[in-house]
Amino acid sequence: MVRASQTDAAVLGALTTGPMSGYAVRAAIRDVLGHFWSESYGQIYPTLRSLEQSGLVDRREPDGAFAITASGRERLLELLSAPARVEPARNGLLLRLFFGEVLGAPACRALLVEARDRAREQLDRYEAIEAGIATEPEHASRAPYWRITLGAGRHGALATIAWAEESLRALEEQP
Amino acid sequence: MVRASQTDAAVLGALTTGPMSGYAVRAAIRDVLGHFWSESYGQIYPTLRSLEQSGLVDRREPDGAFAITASGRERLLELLSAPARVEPARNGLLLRLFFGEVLGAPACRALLVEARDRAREQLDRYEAIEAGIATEPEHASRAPYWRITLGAGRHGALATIAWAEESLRALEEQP
DNA sequence: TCCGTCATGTAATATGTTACATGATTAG
DNA sequence: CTAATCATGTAACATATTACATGACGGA
Repeated sequence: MVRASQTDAAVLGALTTGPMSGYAVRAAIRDVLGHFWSESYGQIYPTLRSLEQSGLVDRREPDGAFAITASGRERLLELLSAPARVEPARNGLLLRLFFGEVLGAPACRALLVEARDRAREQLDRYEAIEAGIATEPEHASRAPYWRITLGAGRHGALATIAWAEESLRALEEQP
Repeated sequence: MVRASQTDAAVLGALTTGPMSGYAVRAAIRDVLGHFWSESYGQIYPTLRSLEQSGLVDRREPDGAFAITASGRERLLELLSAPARVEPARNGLLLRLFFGEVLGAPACRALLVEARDRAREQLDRYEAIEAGIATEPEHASRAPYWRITLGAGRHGALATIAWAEESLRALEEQP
């Protein structure tokens, strides 16, 4: 395997919904995969070019839109089957809280409140999206998987809210 | 602000527990901050040198151990007070599950089982560490903050377990 | 003596973002 | 007409990992 790029997988995956421009690929990744994935232009255009050179993607004639080829679909399956790259753990919020004695209790409380409120907003968003999926019967076979990723967001947000509230209570009992 | 590096913060933070070698800084970050932070040698040694040149760290005479200076402590507070850098979202597991129709239901089930089992193991580890904190009275003033970061791990692991089980049940109902 | 760990470091490589340039097309 | 959006792209920069080199030191 030359390069097991998850960026390749995200771009090829986006193209399984139909041919589109690089600009639209970026918009799809931002709007559809946004809560668990991101790519910048600086990645997407070079990736599309390299996919085209490998014959995994070609450009539709009239409008120049990128379309996934049959071998592109094979490659996507191969990439999705490969083990996920382990991202190095890097949680700036927890880093700050771990050194909370240095940072001070009031600043830590503010961080927790902010994290809780952001999680509440996300929760609302996930529930709105979930309601929207039911109204799109044309994607019935994909909907269960979309619900699974939304479920991850929902459970994660709920966990963040519960954790932040528990931690705020614990800090109350300190001076 | 020249550079609001979270790596600087992690290294300076590690040194607040006492002077140590670069090797030991790396071990401390791996063993103590491991569940939410990581740094490699390739980052730590250059960082220590640049911190030394800025007078935020100096080398203790007999053994050459790195020690945080008074201005290093100021700088740490400044770094911890800065907003956390938003890491680009990149969850390889969710990327695979989102395109679960391409990947196939059996492979998705396997991913979910693996995620659930890993979360269970982590949960055990967090609980063991939490039990250990109580037995170290010399760090009483830091213990509440350590418990907060452990709580994040515990809630996150519980959320992952609940999500994976819910998702596995949902996939059962599909063909 | 030999192995494992401690210790310091660097070069090559990978990855990715940001900011900018450029121009077409479309909506108001 | 003009502003916004669509569209393609790149150069500079930032960040980080991996793999390797080097050597000391202590214990079996």
